[in-house]
Amino acid sequence: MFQLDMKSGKSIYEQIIDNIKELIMTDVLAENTRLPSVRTLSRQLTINPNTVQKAFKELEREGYIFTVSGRGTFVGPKSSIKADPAQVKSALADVISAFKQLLYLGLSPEDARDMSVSAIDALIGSVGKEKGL
Amino acid sequence: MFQLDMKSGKSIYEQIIDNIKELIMTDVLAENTRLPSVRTLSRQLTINPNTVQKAFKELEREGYIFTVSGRGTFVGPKSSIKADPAQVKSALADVISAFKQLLYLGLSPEDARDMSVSAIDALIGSVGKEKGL
Amino acid sequence: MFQLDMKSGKSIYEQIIDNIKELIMTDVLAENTRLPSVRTLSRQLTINPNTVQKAFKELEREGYIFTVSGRGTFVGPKSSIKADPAQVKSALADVISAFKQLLYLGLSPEDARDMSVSAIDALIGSVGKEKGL
Amino acid sequence: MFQLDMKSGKSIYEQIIDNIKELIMTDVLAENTRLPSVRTLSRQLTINPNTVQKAFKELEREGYIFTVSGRGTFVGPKSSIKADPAQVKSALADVISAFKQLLYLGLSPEDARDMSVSAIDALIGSVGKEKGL
DNA sequence: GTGGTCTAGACCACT
DNA sequence: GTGGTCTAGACCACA
Repeated sequence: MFQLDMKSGKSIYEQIIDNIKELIMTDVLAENTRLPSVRTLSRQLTINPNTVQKAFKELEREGYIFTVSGRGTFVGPKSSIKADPAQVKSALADVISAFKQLLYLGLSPEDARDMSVSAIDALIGSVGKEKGL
Repeated sequence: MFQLDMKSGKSIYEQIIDNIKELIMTDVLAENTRLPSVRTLSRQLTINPNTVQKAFKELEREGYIFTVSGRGTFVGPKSSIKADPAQVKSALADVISAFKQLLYLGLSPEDARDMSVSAIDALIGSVGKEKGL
Repeated sequence: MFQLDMKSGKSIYEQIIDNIKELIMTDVLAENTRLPSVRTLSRQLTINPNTVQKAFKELEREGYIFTVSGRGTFVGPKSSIKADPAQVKSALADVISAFKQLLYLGLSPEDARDMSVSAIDALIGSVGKEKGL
Repeated sequence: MFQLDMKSGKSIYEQIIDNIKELIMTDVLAENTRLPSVRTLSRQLTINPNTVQKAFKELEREGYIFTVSGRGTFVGPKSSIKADPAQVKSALADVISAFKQLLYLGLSPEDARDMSVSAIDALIGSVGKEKGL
């Protein structure tokens, strides 16, 4: 399904959430698709089941997936995703905060801007392609 | 000198680092300016001296400031800032990672892009103005 | 694992750094070996965990080890060691500075040179033997 | 007389001691030469007189200089320098310790040895020349 | 006064 | 259990 990067600094828990969000938002995992069980996924990633469980709980809370007791966990409708304005604000603040780091490293504002916009556009382009498949 | 935001998620020492980097990069703190002492700053921010110490050490490692034992801590020449290519790469990855969060919240790629670029341009504009004064 | 020398003049955390570097460079600690936890090592050496933490952080910054939060600290690949030319220059300056101290004590330059080279060769010989085993 | 390097990491106090020892051992300051007064030297170096005083006390304790009350401070006979075997041992240990740092940075033992011996020989050569003048 | 190091003990997120 | 951060208070060398 995906791979973890143990040395990335990000916690495993966040990596699972981000990876699954990405798979859902790019329609690789379509609505109502059944996700691997907590046990199966934890075995695949050779991590503790508790860690997977915690990530699934968070995804459910945010409306990305839903659970049917005894049947499994499924991808929810995109409409149910809770796009809290506060979360949008916070994510945008993170973009700016990361951008500032580029400036602090001594890059000119123009270089930093070009670099960032190019990277964003490359990302959007590739997502577009994936969706087209 | 600046204020801390206790609920920002960022750790205190990271906030100190970012704030001082910003003051240096915008020339509010000029080369050879003496920074407040570890004790003074910790009193102003009502935090523990060790926390300030940690931030100062990291800033010194990255070349923003230098220390003269028994005399104080001073703003270094901008040329000594260590702009490790790995750090640039990492900061750019953080921009992209934060941008992806916007997409995960359900925003269209176009909206997310516009929102981010606008915020970046607003930031660059304001920094430009500050330097111009 | 190793012993500390409380009267050596070197600070405790520097001794930890040097000892672990030595164990890694002589392959006593192989890549991916798990180091003792911060708490375990601090108990063994009867020092404060913060002091071990500080040493580990510095070793991580220099690329000798890497950390997986919640799992432990591990020996990194030797290729990731950051051999900053500035550090080489600084270490060489330290050799010369220590050598000058020998001259200041009244030794003839020839005696000081012989003494130093002999000690270096003895060191290289013993390291070679260890690696050969 | 000499210059201080505020950013060198070495304390001012040690720099004064090492500089004066060097001037004495290379016969730039001959026996019975009068040293600048504490006040004069502290003004020249723009540092606190206490710092110079402390350095002079240490030099006197090690037998490099002697004080005549009301007249000033003078270079002593080289024969009075206290070349404590313990100090020789300690200085040699510092040479080895600094040499090890070269190894820890990933240099081959041979490269590190060559580099160090060359630097030592260069130093001896230049000292020899100075003495010849 | 300054920064540098260390201890003792706490709380947190994550595995 | 693990590492990461923080507080409170101490002692040191140096200026």
